[in-house]
Amino acid sequence: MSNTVTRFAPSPTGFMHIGNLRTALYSYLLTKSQGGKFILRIEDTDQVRLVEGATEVILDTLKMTGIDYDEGPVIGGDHGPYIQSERLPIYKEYAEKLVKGGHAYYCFCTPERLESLKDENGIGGYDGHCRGLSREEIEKNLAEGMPYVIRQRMPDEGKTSYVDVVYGEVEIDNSELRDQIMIKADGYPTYNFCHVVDDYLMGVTHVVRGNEYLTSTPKYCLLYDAFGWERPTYVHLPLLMGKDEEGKVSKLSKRHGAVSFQDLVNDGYLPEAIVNYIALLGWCPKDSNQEFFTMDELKESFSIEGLSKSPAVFDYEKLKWFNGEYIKKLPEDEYNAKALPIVREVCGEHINAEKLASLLHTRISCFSEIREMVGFVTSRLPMESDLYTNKKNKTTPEICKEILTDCLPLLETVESWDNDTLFAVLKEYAASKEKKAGAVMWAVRIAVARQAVTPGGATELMEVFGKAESIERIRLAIEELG
RNA sequence: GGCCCGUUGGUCAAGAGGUUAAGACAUCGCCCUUUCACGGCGGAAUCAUGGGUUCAAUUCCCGUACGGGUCACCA
Repeated sequence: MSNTVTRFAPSPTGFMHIGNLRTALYSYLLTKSQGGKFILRIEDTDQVRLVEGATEVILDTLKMTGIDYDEGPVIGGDHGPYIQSERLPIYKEYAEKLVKGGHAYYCFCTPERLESLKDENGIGGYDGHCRGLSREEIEKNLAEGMPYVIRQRMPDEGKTSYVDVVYGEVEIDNSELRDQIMIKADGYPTYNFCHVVDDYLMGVTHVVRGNEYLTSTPKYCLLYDAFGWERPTYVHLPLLMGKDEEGKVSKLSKRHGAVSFQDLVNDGYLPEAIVNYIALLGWCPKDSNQEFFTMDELKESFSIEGLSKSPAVFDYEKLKWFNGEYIKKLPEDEYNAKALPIVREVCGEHINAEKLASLLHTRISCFSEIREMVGFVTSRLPMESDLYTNKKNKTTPEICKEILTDCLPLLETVESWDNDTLFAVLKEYAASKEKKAGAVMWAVRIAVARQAVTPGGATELMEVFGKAESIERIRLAIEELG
């Protein structure tokens, strides 16, 4: 049992972004690979961006992906509460400590004044206007009920540096650091302040988060220093990127497609496949080329050394491939539980749904593909006679017509309408006429399916359709061939 | 714009001062086959760039370019 403690601290502002999920996963794996503890904390200090139900989405996602936490909302723990809006007095108390120690101060500047400090690009931070306020001025303002914030006082000179586990030493001039707000006018703390307090109070040893915090981390280090607390180990992760139609790469967002875990699940991706894929986006096992990982195997193999520094582009094609592999590995009953309802819904009751679903098992890479793949079952598509022409099997519409005309009476006499019997009948016919089996199958398959690409061969499809429908479709095809 | 970070095939990536620079997805070709898929085999394709250091650099150092992040009473 190690002393490692990590946490995942999302904001309930909407859906679970896939990049966010990856951060949670790495944070979880880092600690679990060492037998440590994992904490979930909800950072809901922005009352404006708060979205109702978002916390449930977070909880559901973690549950579905198998990322279980040792402490957090609902289940509790020794360091609760785990929702920041329930910890307001704590932040106030610690902020006051810093004010007393001279590391923070009250600021009465209006939002308007702050706005005026910005340049034409909206860039420009606070100028330290209220740094020198006297005790009396502060008391007076407070007594008058003036709104105020509490700011962290940054050093005027020098540098602050820390060592990130992934990126190495990061050093920033203190002159780059603004006196950031710790407590907002509404009494809520900002992320910049409260995450430090919480991480310390909750005993977090490794802070795992996105690379967007790389340059603001010195401020947090200064906070730890001001309190006299030991700084945690920082693990910043490279960002997840997306590629648009023009091939331009940027931070993964909606315009790149489905980006939330829920979207992906709704599109028919399996949570296991999603986890497996994103685990490999920015991390690679040492001394191994292993690609398929269960969560337990990930816990086993994960190590910080395998983390990448450079951003990774999210590739839907590869996710699809992973998903297809996971679908293939699904036991029959689990597969059917997902596939059968869709097949039944699209095709109705008059066809052999079990058979059709089973044909699809090795042919889909995503459950959402089923719909379009079985469309030909419900509606008889317009026939294009070109389909009868196949070079490899040497078929033409004329040859196919002959084959179909010959086969129709043979098929009508078939009693047990199953794949093996049908296949035997057609094969025997082919042999008797000295035709290639492929040619016969081609003709029948096209006649029955009325499309080029089908999820199964001729006789398999006939089994799915059943005798009546199959015969009828073949008749129709002969008619159409004139 | 200041500061910080990054750059191995189209994508994910391993790698290391001397290698024929792994593997996977995608792609192309062939084989198998009852179409497709599966499976098997094979091909094409990569070290951003300029300087150093070195017997030797894609690997180490510096600059350049490009990409990204950050400079909020958002996290």
